Amino acid sequence: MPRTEEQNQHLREESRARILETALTLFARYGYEKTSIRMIAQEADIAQGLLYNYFAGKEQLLFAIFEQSMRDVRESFVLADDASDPRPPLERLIRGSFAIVRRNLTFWRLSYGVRMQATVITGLGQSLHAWTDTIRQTLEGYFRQAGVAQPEIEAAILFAQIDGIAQHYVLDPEHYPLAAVEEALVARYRSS
Amino acid sequence: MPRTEEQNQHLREESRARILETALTLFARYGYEKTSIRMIAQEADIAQGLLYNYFAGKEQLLFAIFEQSMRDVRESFVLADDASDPRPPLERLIRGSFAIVRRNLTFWRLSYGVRMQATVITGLGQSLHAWTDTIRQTLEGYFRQAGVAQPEIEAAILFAQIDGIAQHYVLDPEHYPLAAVEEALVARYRSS
Amino acid sequence: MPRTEEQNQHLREESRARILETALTLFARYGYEKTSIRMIAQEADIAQGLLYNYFAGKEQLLFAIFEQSMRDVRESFVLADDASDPRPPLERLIRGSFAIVRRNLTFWRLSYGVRMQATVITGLGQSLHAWTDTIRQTLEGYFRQAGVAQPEIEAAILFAQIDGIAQHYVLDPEHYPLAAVEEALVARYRSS
Amino acid sequence: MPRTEEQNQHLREESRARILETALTLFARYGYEKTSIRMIAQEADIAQGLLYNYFAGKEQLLFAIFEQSMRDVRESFVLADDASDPRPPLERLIRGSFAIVRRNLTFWRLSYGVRMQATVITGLGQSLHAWTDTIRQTLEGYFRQAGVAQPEIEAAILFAQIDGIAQHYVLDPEHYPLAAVEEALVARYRSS
DNA sequence: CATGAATGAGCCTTCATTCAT
DNA sequence: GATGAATGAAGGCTCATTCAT
Repeated sequence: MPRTEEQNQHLREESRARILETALTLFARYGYEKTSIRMIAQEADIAQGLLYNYFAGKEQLLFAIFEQSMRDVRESFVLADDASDPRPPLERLIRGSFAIVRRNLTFWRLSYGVRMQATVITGLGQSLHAWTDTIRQTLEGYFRQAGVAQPEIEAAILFAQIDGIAQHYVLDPEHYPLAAVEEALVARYRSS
Repeated sequence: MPRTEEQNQHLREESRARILETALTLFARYGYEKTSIRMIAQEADIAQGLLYNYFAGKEQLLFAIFEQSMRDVRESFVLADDASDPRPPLERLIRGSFAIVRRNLTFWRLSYGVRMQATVITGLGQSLHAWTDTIRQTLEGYFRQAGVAQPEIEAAILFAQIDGIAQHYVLDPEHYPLAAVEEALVARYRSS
Repeated sequence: MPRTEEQNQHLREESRARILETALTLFARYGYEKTSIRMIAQEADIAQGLLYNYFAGKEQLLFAIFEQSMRDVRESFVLADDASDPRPPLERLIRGSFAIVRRNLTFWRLSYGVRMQATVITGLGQSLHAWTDTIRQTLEGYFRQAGVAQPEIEAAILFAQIDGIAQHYVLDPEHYPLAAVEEALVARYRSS
Repeated sequence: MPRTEEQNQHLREESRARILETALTLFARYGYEKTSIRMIAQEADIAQGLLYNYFAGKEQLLFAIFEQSMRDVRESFVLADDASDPRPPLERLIRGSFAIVRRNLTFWRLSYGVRMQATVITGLGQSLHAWTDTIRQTLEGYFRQAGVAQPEIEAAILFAQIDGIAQHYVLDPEHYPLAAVEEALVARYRSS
């Protein structure tokens, strides 16, 4: 007897999710180019051909990973942000950012590894730009509200600061003193 | 009669330089993996085989680019540093960093594009680590002299700050307000 | 629906066998080094890449040919030997050897063409040595039983004799008087 | 002042001889295909291009080696043969053959390594055939004089015997009991 | 005569993708 | 939806050969 529509849907979701997760792991570990479809299929325990039922190609798979992770991050931000947290918003944002990086280390490693590649810039430029712009604008809003002289520049600086720290952390998570850096950064922005 | 030693040396230097330059450009534009030896040879207007008279392989070519560029950067730093500049050392260092990035935009794009790749980490990890460590320690020295509480953490923060800004700038040099950001950053560290 | 396991196995065996056979023919005709993967694929009417689904590389392909042919030869020997043949064992062995060479002319041409190549000596040295040693020891056993003075030397001589004849025959099968040579050799060893 | 014609001639001979010798050594050690022109030039301490002043190409170099070695062997034979040696001619021939193999181990290794290659058969077939035929006919002459029934077949057998032994010896000169085999073979043919 | 930089065809191999079932 | 055998373009690299000097 054939599966119900619902069951099929469920199977699809499951397979898709497994492929995405496996690909993320391998992309992050070996790099996008060095990871072959065969490796992904093997690790995900599916046939190579099946992958193409879910994604149009290797590149689309990468984009799908980004889209999903970007959605996750956005959700994390929302959750972290509108909590009735008594701490000042900038502090919440800084701490939230690092929490996200800590939690999604794998994705961030992949992200920093490919975000300068032409492929990614061509294929994801739009969404990526929109994404970072949102963040920058959020920051700018804070600074504007706080009456800072050059809110745009201040936002650029803080954004770069967070990004730079995140990247150094991702490069060597074992030794990077993220906690201390986070405290120092928060302290600096609290005083201002 | 064979060419003189001098003529040969000239030919060799010319070819080597042309290959290095072309490769840097293409690696930076398309990424290391997406750039094929064929592309480089075509763009440099030489035969594919010639490349292997100068570099043992694609990877060695990449490393040679790094070595040369790192040497350039070091020289720039030295030149920028021991000038009898009346400005405070931290300011000189910050301004010097951005000047170098501005001048070697292409190399930095390549560098940020590959520094998370296994190839690079394996093959250049040592020199790269030594390089960044020198910078970090220089910064730490400044802060220590200035009597800052946590010089190590402060150094990490400033380093990440510069690195983050440089990277955002490299991602979109046309629109990034590097000048203003630089001023703001300098101002912040001058006051401290 | 995917192919059944049986269908797949059939496909695989067919392809593998076709590659092996084609490669043997071409290796024997043009030599191992002069035969390219392209040639094999073309002659076997398959895509180049397929070959690598069955053999790890060109060298492994050569080894696989040897393994299969050596197995064939061993089987031939066993079949030829334990027959209730009234003829003396040495005669049976001599005749059997030439029968095998006649039957597997192509393989022997390949074998004589590559057995001095480093690749083969490195990769097959063990099995090859074991193989020839078995033959030599079999011969030695015969001579020892027959009470010959220097069984070891006699075995070496007969082995070289058979090998030399086979090789001359393989070099020019059309004209070499193998039948007459075989009779003369048998006659000589019968009398002794 | 320009070199005299004679000096030039001398230099040419010297260079040519060095190339031939180096090539023989390397061809024998690594095989014809695996030995590159570059290796030969390097080992002979000359420029790659120079080789083409003496030989039309790699194949012609191989052929030249064969021709020279074949000439050497012929001379050795003549020297060995017309000595006023009291031993019977067949014995002298057998001993002479092995002496030549022992003395020119390198050439024989090369020879046995390439004599089945299409290239060699095509390019040297004529001379090679003529060469071996001479040997065979010499042998046949001995047997005919001795009143043997089938001199042609006997010659083929002895030729194959010597060739087979030589080849086994060349394959493993350290361990092969050539001396004992030689004695046994001589003894066998002396009695007859 | 001699040099060695330069050429470019060809090699083995990998891998994203297709397709018959 | 799922399988995996098959495809073929493209990759990095080698090497015999040419040629300007």
